[in-house]
Amino acid sequence: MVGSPGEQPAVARSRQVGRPRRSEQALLEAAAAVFVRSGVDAPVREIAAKAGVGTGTIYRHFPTRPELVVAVYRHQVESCAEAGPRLLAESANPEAALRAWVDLFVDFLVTKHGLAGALQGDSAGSDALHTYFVDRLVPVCGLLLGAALESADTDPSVDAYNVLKAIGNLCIGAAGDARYEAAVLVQLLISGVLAGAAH
Amino acid sequence: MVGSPGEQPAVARSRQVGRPRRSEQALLEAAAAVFVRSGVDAPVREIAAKAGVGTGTIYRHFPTRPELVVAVYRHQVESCAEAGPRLLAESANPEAALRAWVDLFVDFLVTKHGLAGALQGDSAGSDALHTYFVDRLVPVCGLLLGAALESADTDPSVDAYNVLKAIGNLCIGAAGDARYEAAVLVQLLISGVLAGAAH
DNA sequence: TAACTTTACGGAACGACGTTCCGTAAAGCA
DNA sequence: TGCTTTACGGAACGTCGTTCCGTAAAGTTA
Repeated sequence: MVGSPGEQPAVARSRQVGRPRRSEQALLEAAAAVFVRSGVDAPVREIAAKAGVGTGTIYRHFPTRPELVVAVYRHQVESCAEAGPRLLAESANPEAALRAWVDLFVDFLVTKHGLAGALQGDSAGSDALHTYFVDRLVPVCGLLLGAALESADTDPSVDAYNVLKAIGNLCIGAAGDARYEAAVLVQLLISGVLAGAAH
Repeated sequence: MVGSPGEQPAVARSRQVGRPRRSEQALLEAAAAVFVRSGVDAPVREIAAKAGVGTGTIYRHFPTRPELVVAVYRHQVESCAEAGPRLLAESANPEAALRAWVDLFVDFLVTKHGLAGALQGDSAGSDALHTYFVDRLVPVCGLLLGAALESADTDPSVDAYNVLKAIGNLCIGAAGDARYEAAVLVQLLISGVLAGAAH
């Protein structure tokens, strides 16, 4: 290498030697399976065991636990985000679109045990999960919310970030508490938001 | 004692020998101070250190961490509970009473960093914190909610348990996120509940 | 006062967690 | 056939809640 003409930049040369990387896809599938069985808070060791892999391998692909969670649910978050504009176009009115989208989001959060709780992000500001959800979904929520508010001729009392975080919070602990009806409460919150009356 | 006439039941004889118990009050004050500085999630070791005590002593008085938290905030929960009927009597109308009480509760939860989050109770059904809050505050919430609904001539769409838990959830992560306005969101939820329209 | 008993004490120890680290062996290159 | 590079598994680390245990202080009895 020393004697060769240095055409190719050193940075482009990577992953040429050594074992092939275990496909991230296999890890993600194992993680998804464990999340279904044991919830999103399942230990990393359990995921590693399910994938037939050491914990180090998990961390080499996903440097931190939240990043693994993000990766597992990225597709579903994406499709939830994409559903927003579509619902707005297809629905009878903006409010119906907003309510349908919110139902979609709630169902997603409640189905994945513990996901809503994991959204908070620890004290540090660098929680990948929280950041990703906010970045991807706040604009969608804002689109639908803005349309619904305009259609209702109501001044906004809170912004899309607040609404999204509120929905996430309302879904915490919904699975595993049969008396708690997250979906209804979220719709009631939307009613309040569209009424524009914080009092 | 063996030769004495056995008037007093054996069960009444306790705490006669040995060191005096460290006053629980001192432990509670140390815990409260640490909770203010480091949040409700502060490690038990930190509380023990602040109280100048071993961790064992903490656990002898409060068998589990949530029970310590309950003990620390019992007074404030109590006064929040007592405020309910008083507000109902003093306010111009039931809705105003409900909204004032809810503000009280929200302020309480948001002020104590992490308390709202701790309310969830882990997967096991035996979380002292959750149980205590529910037992003490659901009836109060029910009283105010019932009066407000009746006054608004609205059919209830959710029960007091749902409303209380929803409020608790909405307050999660409120401290430490300046953009998130828990109090406003809670009032909007109340608006939706009193409107009786889950859609 | 001098044993003896009872009890709360402090802090080491345990198990579970997220995360980091390192010796090893497989895969490509010469 | 060796050498280099790399991902690998899993031991090790630091932190948490909780449990355990040897010790010493306080009360009781002689």
